[in-house]
Amino acid sequence: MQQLVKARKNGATKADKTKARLIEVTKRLIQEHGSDRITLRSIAASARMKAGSIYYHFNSKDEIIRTVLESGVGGARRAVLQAIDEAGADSSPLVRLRAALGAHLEYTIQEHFSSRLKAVRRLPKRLRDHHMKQEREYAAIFADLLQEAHRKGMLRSGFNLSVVRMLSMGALTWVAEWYDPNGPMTPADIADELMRILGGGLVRQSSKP
Amino acid sequence: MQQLVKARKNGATKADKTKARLIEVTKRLIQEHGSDRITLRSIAASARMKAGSIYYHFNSKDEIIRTVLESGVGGARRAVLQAIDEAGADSSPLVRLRAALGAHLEYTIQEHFSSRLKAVRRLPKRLRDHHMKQEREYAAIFADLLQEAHRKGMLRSGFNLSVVRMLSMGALTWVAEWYDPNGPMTPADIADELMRILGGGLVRQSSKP
DNA sequence: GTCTATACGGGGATAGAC
DNA sequence: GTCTATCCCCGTATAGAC
Repeated sequence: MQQLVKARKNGATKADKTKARLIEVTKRLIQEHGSDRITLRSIAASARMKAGSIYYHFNSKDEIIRTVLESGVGGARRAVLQAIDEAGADSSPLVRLRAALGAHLEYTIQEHFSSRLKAVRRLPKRLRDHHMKQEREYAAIFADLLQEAHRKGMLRSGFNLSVVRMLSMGALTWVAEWYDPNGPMTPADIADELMRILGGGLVRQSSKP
Repeated sequence: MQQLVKARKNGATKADKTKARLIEVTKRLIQEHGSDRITLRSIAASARMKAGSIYYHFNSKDEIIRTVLESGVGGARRAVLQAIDEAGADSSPLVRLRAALGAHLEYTIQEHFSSRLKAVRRLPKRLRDHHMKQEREYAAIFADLLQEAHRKGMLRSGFNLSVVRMLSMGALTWVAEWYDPNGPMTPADIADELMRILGGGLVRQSSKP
């Protein structure tokens, strides 16, 4: 696109590396300050260049943000799939669900994922649609696990699994808003607590109103 | 402050009414577009005046936003307390909790409460502290209900009630991000689903891994 | 009380030198 | 590839007329 002749050293041009660095620092800035508030000037400063130079690598600020958001959803997806994988394909769907929710929470806290999810909604709609598709695919991972548990007769009846999924993921997504890294709870503790609620329930049977 | 002589008609000066109108439209704009994105110009336009005129009534944009946020948290608190009240002081704490969570959800969806909660974090810290205090008081309503249920032996042991509360409220707060007013679920349905999860639990006992 | 006009700053984006 | 310089728009806020 930009350079017709690429003088490659081990496959990456200087432009490639700079572009990667820009994505890297933008990602970091989003994590630190939330996805608003970042300016081209601040991105440039972090990458030790000037704002105007960015336009050699990207056509607009939106394009940078979009790229970063994309790698964000992709990263969450990879992390969750890996966690599921590590749980073992033949393990109970509930075990895999615990692993998936844990990875989601971990990623959410670590990467300020919720700001990104919200940021997506503010994008121009053509871009937004693409992200919503990614998000739906992401959500499908969890939906499938719930479905599998349901098919195997492991769930009580009478639940709307879509709603259960969205409530569960919402609970975890919101954790980033109150989580204190210096507090006593680890992300794993919190995911466990959620699974304890889902499995077994909080209220003693004899006390149900 | 502004008018030393107030020509009152039934206790409200013209300035009072205009100020109230400004608060009203700002509130509406926040609901519709989220608490960023609003500009003094847009507020002024909605109130059928010009941006400069606002400064007769408020000293800064921050002051307007703060006022609205305050009425927001106050409104949620009132709605929740009223719902608890209607459930009856002698009803089960779980019934009151259901009522409180339902009111919280209703308010969250209706008033884009989550944007406000996030907006608070962006305020200058003196204002923010005040709001955090309000938020803690709000959270205490729910914490107290859980505590009461616990004291009465209605809850299973082994739960961290703080975490349970934050997960539950987080789940509901996040609902606004996916809720579709045209979909089949009402806010009451969603609150019921959450209570079904809390009370009883999703997973059949025999299926626990 | 509300207006018009304007100052001031910040952010995205572009042009052209190097 | 990156720089400097600059444009343009938009947002908050102020001054002073009406």
